[in-house]
Amino acid sequence: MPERQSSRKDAIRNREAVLAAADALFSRRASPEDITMADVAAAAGVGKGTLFRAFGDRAGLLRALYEARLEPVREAVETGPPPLGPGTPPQDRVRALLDAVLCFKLDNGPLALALEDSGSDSSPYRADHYERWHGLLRAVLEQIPGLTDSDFTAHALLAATRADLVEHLAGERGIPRERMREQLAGFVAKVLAPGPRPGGTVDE
Amino acid sequence: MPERQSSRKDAIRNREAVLAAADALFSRRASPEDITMADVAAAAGVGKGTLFRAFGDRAGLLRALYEARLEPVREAVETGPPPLGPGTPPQDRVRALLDAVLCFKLDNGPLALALEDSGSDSSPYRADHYERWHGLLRAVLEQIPGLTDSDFTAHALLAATRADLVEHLAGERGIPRERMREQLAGFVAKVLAPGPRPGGTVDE
DNA sequence: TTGCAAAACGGACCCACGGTCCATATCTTT
DNA sequence: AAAGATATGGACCGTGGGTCCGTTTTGCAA
Repeated sequence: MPERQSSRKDAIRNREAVLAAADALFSRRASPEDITMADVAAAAGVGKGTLFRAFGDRAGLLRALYEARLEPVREAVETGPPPLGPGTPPQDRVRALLDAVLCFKLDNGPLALALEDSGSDSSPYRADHYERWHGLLRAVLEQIPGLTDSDFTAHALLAATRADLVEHLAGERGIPRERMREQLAGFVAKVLAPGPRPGGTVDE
Repeated sequence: MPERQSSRKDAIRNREAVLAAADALFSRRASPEDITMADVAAAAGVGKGTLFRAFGDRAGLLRALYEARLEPVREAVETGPPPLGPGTPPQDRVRALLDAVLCFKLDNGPLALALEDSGSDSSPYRADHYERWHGLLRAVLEQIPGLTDSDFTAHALLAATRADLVEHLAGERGIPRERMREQLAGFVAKVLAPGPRPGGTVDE
């Protein structure tokens, strides 16, 4: 696990430089997979060795970037005002949470994409940012009376905000941001609506 | 587009051989990304050149395999008896459709996985087997009165059956097949249930 | 049959990219 | 200031997808 902090100032400076350079590269629209590690290193004015020592591997860099961009959202969720923060009625919070995820993916398309299929061996489901979202969502869902299978439901709802789906709808299909938010909100509403009898009706 | 049929018998024989070998390799559980093209060629007793001439590239091979395995399902859907085939009440058919997709992914885990992140440049959403499922699902959803946004809903429902999610739940988390089918069925039911007021209640 | 062009074969080869190595440079500490 | 510790960077490596091309097979026709 080659990711512990160093106290040497050059190391710190370089780490920042890499992060900044990568951030810039991933914002400058381009399919994420043709940004190579060498590109990032060059853009940061740093050798590849440095880059890899600082972040371990490609996934590590992506993760670090992602966490950094996610930070404000995380804070808004954990200690912010309603409807995102705690102390919001569950239904509304679920809606707000998913809306926030959607907006985040809309704003950080290429990066989110890159992270999700950084796959190599790891499914996106092992990433701990996913586990955080899922855990929180599940917990909130659990407070809604009459809703069973919160665990699965949380996964299914999050699946509707997968980066590649969002990218496809926004990019290929040209669906505008607000429209997509409405559609997702509508979908979430349906899932949360107190249906007649949720479980049981499986015929086989 | 190097994928048209050849009439020469050696070409045909080899194509079959490759398909069979690949099928075997992808069934013999192993993460799909450590089955290389060279492996497939070797297993089929064929040179790499042959393999690539027959299928164009890795994605092409995967696609061909996938379509082949999907064939029976497709047939059951298009011309089979209820609840999968046509002439089924929309609600039931949607449920059956998604159940079929789920089962397919459960049965063909590694292959589906491999195909979905064969990404390179293409999102899974550009694949035409996806478009088929989505188109059909949307059409069926459209027949359900009071259901808006069928297009998005179809995407969202299919997202709940993404190969990596299914793999994660079945593998990592050890959720048994039947349980997962129930959960998905429950989820679908919620989405289809005639909620109080489907649209509109977006507070922001 | 045999002759011959068209088509397919296969495996050596190429190259891009993630990742490692290590001689050298930079820091920190006393 | 000297030494031990730590970081640097770019040459280098392995892997795997994809290509090339001299050789072989096939199918048609004479």
